[in-house]
Amino acid sequence: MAKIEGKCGTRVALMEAAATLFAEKGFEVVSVREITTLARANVASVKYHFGSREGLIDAVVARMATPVNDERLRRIEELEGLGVVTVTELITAFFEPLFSQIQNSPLSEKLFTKLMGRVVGDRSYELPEEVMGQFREVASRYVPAFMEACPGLSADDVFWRIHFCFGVLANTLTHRDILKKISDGKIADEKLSVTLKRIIDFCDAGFRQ
Amino acid sequence: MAKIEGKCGTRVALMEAAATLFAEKGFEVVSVREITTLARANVASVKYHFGSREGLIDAVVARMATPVNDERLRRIEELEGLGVVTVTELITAFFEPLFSQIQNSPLSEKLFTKLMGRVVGDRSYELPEEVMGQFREVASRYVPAFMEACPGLSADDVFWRIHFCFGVLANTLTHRDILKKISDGKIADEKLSVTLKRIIDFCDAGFRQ
DNA sequence: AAAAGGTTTAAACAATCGTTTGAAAAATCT
DNA sequence: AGATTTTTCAAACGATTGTTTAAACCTTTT
Repeated sequence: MAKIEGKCGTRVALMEAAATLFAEKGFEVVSVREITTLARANVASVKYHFGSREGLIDAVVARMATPVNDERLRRIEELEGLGVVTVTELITAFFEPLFSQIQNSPLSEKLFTKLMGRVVGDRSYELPEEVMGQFREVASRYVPAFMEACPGLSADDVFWRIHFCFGVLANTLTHRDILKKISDGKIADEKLSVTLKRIIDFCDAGFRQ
Repeated sequence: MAKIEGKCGTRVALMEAAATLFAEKGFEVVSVREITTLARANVASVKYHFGSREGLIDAVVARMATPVNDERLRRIEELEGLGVVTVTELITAFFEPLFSQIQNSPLSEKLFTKLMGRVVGDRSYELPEEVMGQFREVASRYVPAFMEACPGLSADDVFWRIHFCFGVLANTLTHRDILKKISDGKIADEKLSVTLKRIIDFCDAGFRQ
């Protein structure tokens, strides 16, 4: 395994190694020793810096999710300051922060995309309470906005359609590379922004039906 | 843990116990001993009946996927015999077999739904080659049909939109109960057929845009 | 009833898991 | 410089992992 060099010591090296392995394999399948080996750190360093294996997972997940959720809140406030909001604008405001965060990551785009997909899609581990609170706050802002933007829809309809959008997002992020396999290489890689546009168009049409 | 009683011996009991636990926790997190305890069988019985832990997973997955994929093939042949095929018909033919299989299962609807979601969505384990072949065959039939039903779309467009439909499906199956949590109980349970209609409507609109 | 085959069993295998220890090393402060 | 705090380290902890063994058990066949 090649060493993942952290800019400021063991702590960062551990998080980057963990992020890499979590992205490749999923949170539950990666052992502490795998992480410390890749980070060229001692086994005990995980306990020292993060308290436990779970503490490390939580730290990695929080570092992924927090800037995204912050940006989501910022953008919906911006939107609501402008007056009437459309479904398309809401979906864009909800999805785009994920992708801008992906492009700012120290990890490769491919790895970061997968990891982000696992953060929003893998429920075999518990989300850290801090991140759960963020999601609750984001939901409490976006759900009413969606309902206002779709006056004809019941609360059930809106919740379900948001849930579907989440499904598209999570699955696409985690399995973006699977298309090449399924299509026997006929479908080439494309820029992330192009894929994002595909997702937004699909969800937008699905939401408005 | 309550015993899962199989109708014809240890082999079936093992598969049902495994299916239950896989649904609840995911394939990678369940140990052989958990399974044998729930099935009231000996640890070694897994090796005897399935060769290994992976053999048991493969058997469970194949038993889930095979009837669904068979039914998918049957239904697209039926459709193509009738002449022109619409996107809506294709999506319905692709999704409905999953749900009819869910309703025929010995497991509770809730558990079976989750497990089915993991079969199509969890890629932290390798699908058995047998099932992979089934998926390839299904794809080789449905993709051209979708392209014919959408003359204006490129192959890329069709593949991506199918991928999105898969995302909606997998996420909805696995996390159907999460809506109640997110909505603070405001969104009640509903019949599976109602949810299926929601999914089909959403994917149909997304596909046709 | 004896033999054969299929199935179940308790016990142990080596390997790995997350965690902990206490001392050595490095960095910081007085 | 010495004292103090922070960080790293090898080694071992008990627990659990999937797998294997060989004897016991049960059912079927001869």
